[in-house]
Amino acid sequence: MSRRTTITQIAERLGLSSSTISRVVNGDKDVAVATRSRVLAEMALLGYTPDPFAQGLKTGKTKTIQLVVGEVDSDFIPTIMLGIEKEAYRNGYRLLLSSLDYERSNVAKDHLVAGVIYAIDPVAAVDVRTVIPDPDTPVVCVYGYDTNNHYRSIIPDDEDGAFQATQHLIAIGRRKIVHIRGNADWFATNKRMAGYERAMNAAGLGHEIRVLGGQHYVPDTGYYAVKRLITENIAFDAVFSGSDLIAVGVYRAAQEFGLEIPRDIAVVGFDDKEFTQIILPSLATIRMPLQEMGRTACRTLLDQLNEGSHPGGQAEPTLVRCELQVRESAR
Amino acid sequence: MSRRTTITQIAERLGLSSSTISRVVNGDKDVAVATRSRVLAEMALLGYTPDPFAQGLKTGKTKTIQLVVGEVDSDFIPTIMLGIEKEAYRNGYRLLLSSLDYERSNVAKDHLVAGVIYAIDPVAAVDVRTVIPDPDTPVVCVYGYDTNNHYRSIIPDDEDGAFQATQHLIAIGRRKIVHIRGNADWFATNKRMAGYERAMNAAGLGHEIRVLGGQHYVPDTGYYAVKRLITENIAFDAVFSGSDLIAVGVYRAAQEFGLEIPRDIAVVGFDDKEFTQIILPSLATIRMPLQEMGRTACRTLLDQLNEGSHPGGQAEPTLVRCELQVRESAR
DNA sequence: TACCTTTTCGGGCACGTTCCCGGGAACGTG
DNA sequence: CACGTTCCCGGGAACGTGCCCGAAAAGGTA
Repeated sequence: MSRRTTITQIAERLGLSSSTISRVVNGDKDVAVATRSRVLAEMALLGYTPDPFAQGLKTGKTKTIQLVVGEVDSDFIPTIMLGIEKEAYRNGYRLLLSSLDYERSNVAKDHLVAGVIYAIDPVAAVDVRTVIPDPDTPVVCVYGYDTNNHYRSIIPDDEDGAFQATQHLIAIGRRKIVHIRGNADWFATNKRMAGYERAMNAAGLGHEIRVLGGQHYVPDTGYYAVKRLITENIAFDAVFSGSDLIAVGVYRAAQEFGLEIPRDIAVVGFDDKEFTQIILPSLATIRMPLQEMGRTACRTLLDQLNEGSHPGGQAEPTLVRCELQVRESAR
Repeated sequence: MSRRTTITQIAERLGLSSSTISRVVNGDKDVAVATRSRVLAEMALLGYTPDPFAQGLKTGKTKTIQLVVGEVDSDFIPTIMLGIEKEAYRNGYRLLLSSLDYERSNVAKDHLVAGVIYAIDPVAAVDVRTVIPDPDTPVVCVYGYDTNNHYRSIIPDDEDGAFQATQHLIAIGRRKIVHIRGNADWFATNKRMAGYERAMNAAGLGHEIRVLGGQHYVPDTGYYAVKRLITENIAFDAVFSGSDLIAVGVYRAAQEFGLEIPRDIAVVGFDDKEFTQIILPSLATIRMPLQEMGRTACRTLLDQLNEGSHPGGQAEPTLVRCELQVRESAR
């Protein structure tokens, strides 16, 4: 248990006082250039780094930000975390990881943190204020959002993504485009439908708007929607799926009824999951900029920390642009 | 910035000294039962939790364990993390997240931690000792392992998994089973091949052993291996793929050359990635118990912390059993 | 009662850092 | 030369906790 090098050790070796060392550590200007360089050299020599415990105890501040996730291995969370992590460490902040469950049970509340980032699935919409211990610690949500907009949140622009998807289908010559949506109690479902309708209307295809589904985001939802279209003899030449998983159901129904993708029906999904490039034909989809979302979430928090300004009051969620991935299923 | 309740506040309110409060916090026996309960009640009333900074500063110990990952969003890491996280918080430990890159650049080395868990991909085999700052902080590796077994590590039993896969193919009546392996510079590749050969020999099929591939763990490896078998007119009725991704290539080749899965060739993969249940036919595969691996890794570290005994010297990696997932491609 | 042992508790220092305050040297200005 | 101002630097207290040491109280025995 070799003791770490301390500020006083450096002071003694250089015949200075600990105050001076502290000043150069904190970048105070009240120190002569000559001594500063001497201290810096000695610090580098002994490999000194300030003890975060002593610092935290004295200042009441800390360079640790708490990252609360719903479930670490949930679909898109890890990539978001990657973005957060890069930005945090680039600015000298550490990351304390905890899950929502344990957070609710007060286990980790004892640790002093500079701020909190909530990276949670939008499904489990949560009133963040009930979980945060101190009402004025800066909080930023990403992917999921605070139900009453009390904190800043970074979420994907689902509406625009859906607009892009539909617009692309129109651009490749499709007209009878149906939308198969997921369950409506998830707010993104309605955003995506709105984007679809806006694109259809903008192209003068308002009369072709047709929305099916409304069940869970699983293949079956897509399968039964397509099956119904066929049995009811409704003509269609493209599907915009609320998710990649729903699109898988579309694939299965298409195969069963002898429809060829993309010749008979073009398909665009949403999420850009890994399997979209593995299934045949590869699935065109909408990619959420997950890593960038994490990055800006962390950036937003850091800004709040530096300014010390709590935004206060209501704050509209920041939307980040999604991007269409053109693949075989829609070209 | 409302100050947290401190040990001295409780002392004053109860007319005791801070030492007494400290004793009941740490569970010392040198305190009367009556006063102990009074203190505990007051602690619960004020919602007191000891300041980890003061504790860490004084004792040099901490209830934080550092979790170093290669890349957070790497294939199986998040699920492993989930297991680690559950076990850690269940025992009152916090998790400090950092990535290998930043660890190498010394950014996070300043924080005092009780121990370190390396959750890294086996691909990037790393000499952990070069990264650990203090030579006697307890370290446990999971999934990836320490190149010279200086630290304990928890890894999947690739050899047994491959044995199970091959054995299953034999059990459903296949005889001419080929193995398509990934790149050999990854040690698991050889383990899996060994398991395959052991199963073949055990069934008296040693003369049927045939190993192809040897390139990267991508679909193309599987595709070209099957293509070669067919063009060279070599008969086979089953494939054990080194990974699910390789199996995807087998699927593509099978489709191209009019082979039906599983009628003409049965296929078993390795990894149990999400898409195995999405592609048609669903892919039989070997599942690694990721969450449990994380759990036992954390458990192992905690044991070392409690015993205070550094295992020292060499330590064979702990193998955890993988499990066959029977699906349409092999039944 | 006198004396010893055990139980229970308080005083005070230390951990490494930050920060306020004050003192002295150096530098200018009249 | 005397003065004020700026520039550097040291002294010392404090943050909240753990722990050693000693003292007082309680209990027990002759």
